[in-house]
Amino acid sequence: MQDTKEKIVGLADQLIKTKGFNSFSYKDIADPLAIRNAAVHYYFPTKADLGMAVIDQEINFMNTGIANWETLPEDQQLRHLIASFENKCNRHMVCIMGSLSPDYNTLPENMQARLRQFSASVIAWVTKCLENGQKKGIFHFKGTAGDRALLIVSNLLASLLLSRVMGETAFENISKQLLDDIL
Amino acid sequence: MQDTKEKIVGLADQLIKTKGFNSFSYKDIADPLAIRNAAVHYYFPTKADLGMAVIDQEINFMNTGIANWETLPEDQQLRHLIASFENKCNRHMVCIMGSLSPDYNTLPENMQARLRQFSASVIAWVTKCLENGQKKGIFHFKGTAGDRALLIVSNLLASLLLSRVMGETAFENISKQLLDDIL
DNA sequence: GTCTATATTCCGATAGAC
DNA sequence: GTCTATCGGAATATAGAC
Repeated sequence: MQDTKEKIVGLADQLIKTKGFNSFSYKDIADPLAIRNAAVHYYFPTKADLGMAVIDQEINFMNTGIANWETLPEDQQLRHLIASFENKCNRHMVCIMGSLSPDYNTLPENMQARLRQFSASVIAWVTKCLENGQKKGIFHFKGTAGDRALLIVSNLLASLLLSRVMGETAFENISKQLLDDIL
Repeated sequence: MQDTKEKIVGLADQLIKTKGFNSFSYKDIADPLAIRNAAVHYYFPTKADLGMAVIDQEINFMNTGIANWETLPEDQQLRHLIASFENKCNRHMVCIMGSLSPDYNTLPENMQARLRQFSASVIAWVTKCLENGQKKGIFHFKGTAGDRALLIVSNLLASLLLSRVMGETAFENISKQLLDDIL
């Protein structure tokens, strides 16, 4: 099957979000797919290659989601973003930023750059969403939209981490306050 | 020297915050201290033993800090907490919760339990601080003190992670808003 | 209390057959 | 496109000398 490659990326994505990039091995991918570790190396010669493919897939997912919400009111767009984090929370996953950023110093240079790009684009999208919503009178907040976007993204990221340790109610409490503070 | 043990814990603490628990090795500790990896095993038979010692040290540090601020006004206490995170940010470190929570599923059971204990006590302290400050009219916020404490801790935690990827201005922006929102 | 030496296991990665 | 087989290295950990 040609989509073995896609299955590998999908599995690696899951493993990064559940165990962390440095804590999973090619064996963790080969075994569930019933292939050999050499087969994984055929598609992704180095682990960094696999890591890059995962981040690229995340960027695509994000862009696809964003495109689907484009025509909605800004508060609905933001709710969709929060829902995508809630979905991760329910499956006991953290987001790619929450998983890779603690290991940032140990990542190869190309993965670091791609992760920076991903983070910047997420924050840029939230910033734009807040700006547009503010103009329409949907959102109300002090300070710049960029600063507030940083606050929202950092909260969503951290609430997944805290939920893992403290239980899922942590996510609900935090995400609810985030919206209440600006609506 | 007897304080070799303390040096090992201190170095392990640094390594967890810069590289992550699963991404450092006994060699990373033995080399800088100019001892053999077997010497590290003498003090800490397993890596989990070392990890437990690090979390215990963090709990002690936190308790010591808290005790020193006890007599200060609550806003000053909170500023001290934020300053301790800022100090980590300047040294390009994340906090122990930010570092260990993404790897939570890979940690031995005893480390998981100790980490839960640490997180719960930090949040409990912030909750109490907010409650007392609210009674005195120092803090003003909607919702319960517990929910607000969760929001503040998650922000401090995540701002260190984001700072690593996006630059240190991320921390300043976020911590400033945190205080502005409740003063 | 620290060492040498080594056991064991696992990892990422490569060569070459099919 | 996937396999077998294997390499070289690094990791955690242990046994036993000093």
